[in-house]
Amino acid sequence: MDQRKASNAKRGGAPTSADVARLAGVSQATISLVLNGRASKVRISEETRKRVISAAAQLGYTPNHAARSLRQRSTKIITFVLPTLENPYYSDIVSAAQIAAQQHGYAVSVIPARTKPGEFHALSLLQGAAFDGIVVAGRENCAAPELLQLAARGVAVVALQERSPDPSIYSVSVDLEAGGYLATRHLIELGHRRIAHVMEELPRPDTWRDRVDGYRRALAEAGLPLDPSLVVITENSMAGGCKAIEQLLLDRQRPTAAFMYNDQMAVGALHALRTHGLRVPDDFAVVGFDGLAMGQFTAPPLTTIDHPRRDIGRIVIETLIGAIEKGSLEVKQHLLPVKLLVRESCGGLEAPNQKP
Amino acid sequence: MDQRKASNAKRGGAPTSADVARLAGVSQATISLVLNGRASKVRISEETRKRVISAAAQLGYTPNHAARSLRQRSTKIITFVLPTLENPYYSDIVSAAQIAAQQHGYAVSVIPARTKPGEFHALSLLQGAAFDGIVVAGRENCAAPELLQLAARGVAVVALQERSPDPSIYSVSVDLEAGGYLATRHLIELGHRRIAHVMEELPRPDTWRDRVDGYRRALAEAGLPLDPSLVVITENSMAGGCKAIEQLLLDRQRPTAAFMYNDQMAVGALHALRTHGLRVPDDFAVVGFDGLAMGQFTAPPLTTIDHPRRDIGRIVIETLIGAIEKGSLEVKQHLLPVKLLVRESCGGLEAPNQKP
DNA sequence: ATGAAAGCGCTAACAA
DNA sequence: TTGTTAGCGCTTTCAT
Repeated sequence: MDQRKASNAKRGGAPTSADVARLAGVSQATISLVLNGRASKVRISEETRKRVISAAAQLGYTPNHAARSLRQRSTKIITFVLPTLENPYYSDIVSAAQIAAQQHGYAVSVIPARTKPGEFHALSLLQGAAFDGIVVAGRENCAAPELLQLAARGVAVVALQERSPDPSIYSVSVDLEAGGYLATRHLIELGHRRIAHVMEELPRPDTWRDRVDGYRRALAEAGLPLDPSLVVITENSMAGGCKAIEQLLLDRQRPTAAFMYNDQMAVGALHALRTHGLRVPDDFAVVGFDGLAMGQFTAPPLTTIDHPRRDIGRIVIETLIGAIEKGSLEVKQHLLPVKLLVRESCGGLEAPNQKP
Repeated sequence: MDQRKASNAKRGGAPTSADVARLAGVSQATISLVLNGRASKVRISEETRKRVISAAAQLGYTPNHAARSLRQRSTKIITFVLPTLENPYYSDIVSAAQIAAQQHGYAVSVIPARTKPGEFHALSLLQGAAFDGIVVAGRENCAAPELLQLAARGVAVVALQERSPDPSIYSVSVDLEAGGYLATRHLIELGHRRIAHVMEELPRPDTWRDRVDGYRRALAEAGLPLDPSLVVITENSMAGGCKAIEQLLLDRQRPTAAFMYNDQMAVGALHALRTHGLRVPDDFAVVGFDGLAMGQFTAPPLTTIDHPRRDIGRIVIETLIGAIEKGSLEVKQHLLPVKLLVRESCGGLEAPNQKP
């Protein structure tokens, strides 16, 4: 009776490396060596190698993730902590990240966590070292103090669109200020003088330049006054954009254009304008922000500020893996450029009224 | 020198239960008992309990996920394997699932995996027992043969919108056939006679009743012929919907209405119609499928078939956790009802032309 | 070229 | 009431 332990596979669970070892007539160590590709470089005869491979295949063996992670102190998983899956904005970022991560042997997952201030959802997982790296998006999530602690413990963390005061948290962002400037300047060039900006509530106005700062800069540059009643704060959703525009239309001195915080809000804006009988762009112009695919199919198609989302995804992963494997990186902050994507919601396509 | 091992915390990693034990002057086992709430019921004096709690807090201790999973043979994570994050369809499902899961002590994650036939992305994670339960969506993903193997190894798996031939895979679906019927009958009641159906390519036509079967039934019930040239297959995206409609408009015997596979395609359809100068619903009616929030903001707002997405999320989790904890469940298949959501893309709101 | 053995951090019997 | 001990499944020296 040499069979000291019952085969795990027999017990209904997944086969273990011990099961494979038994079947192949070798030791567990050999299984590990062969299956991790260290066989050729180090030692292990071709014959045993084949025997191991075939035994593993026969049992359908896959290494247990928890055991491997425990032993190697690394899970080879990078996770995105996203505020919502409702906005397809992150879709391309995550796809690009997945492709990049895969090339380095990492998997990527997503944890939806709409953090209310003070609570951070999937926290125990993050703190429990279930991931080698994490990408945090959303203002509330990025502001969570726990991130610092995570970084201190050696988890690589990058914040999307948020610059952390602490250098242990990397950041990959898009130049929001430039985007706001581009959008607003576009409207000014098209002859608009009363331009509204509809935005989400921003908790910390001085920390970080956002769209609204570019909006101000463009206005100032053109010698236009900044009318506070033209800057409206609303909930970040299509419905929010819709409500904000309705409010603006009530004004006795209506604006003739609006620069919206993002494409979702812009869709709401378009809807509100349509509902109130205003033609876009003839009666009112709208610029979005993000460059979602959806913008091609709105009525009319949306002029917007396009983000290099695939680049964001790729750079996030390169940063994270660099940090995980090298420990620390030179460049902590990435700032990516945006560009104006002219479609039809502002006019200016056929008869452009460009700056000289 | 009693300090046999260096504290892990000192080494820059996360503190371990041994670190907490040392600080509190108790054994590791006590830490485990206290922190898992077994202290009160079982034993452990109030005084040690407090000491442990405070030591843990002081170090910022969180149990290592890999170690705990390895020991308990359970990760307490349920993951969704989704084909894409582009379609916000899954957003509500995942949110509802997360809430339900949390009540049972499980976390939920998402793995984006657009499986091409023959390859299954995050497979090694799934097979490596990194998750206690998995929810698979998307035709290709659900068709992966590896799912059976997973189920055989004791991972609970539910397929969304796909019935597996194997009873070890649970399913939670929406009544697509009824949806197709409702959508088509609505158009018929509104007086349409030539009604198109734009759909995604369906690999296995006989396995499972889909929208197109309901479309056929409604047509047959009304004594209308099924014209094969009115059923067009296209890519599942806004652009696909757009192209399909353009193709239909070329027909010498144009349809006057289209039932679209989902809301995303319907958005593309609306765009194509607008581009070609057709008014919706006066010249052409459109029905969508899914009930996305976006449908409220299209031009015109989209009449669609609404899915009980939050119920889906909740039931998926109840099924999964039932399966994980009880082993096996009575009811393997859930079929949820849909309902017609009348907005404006078919007319029929002011002057309804209802069936008697 | 391969095996034996230790140990990652945790929990659960079993002792004391 | 608390400590000791034995693994969970894997990788990795170190022997052989």
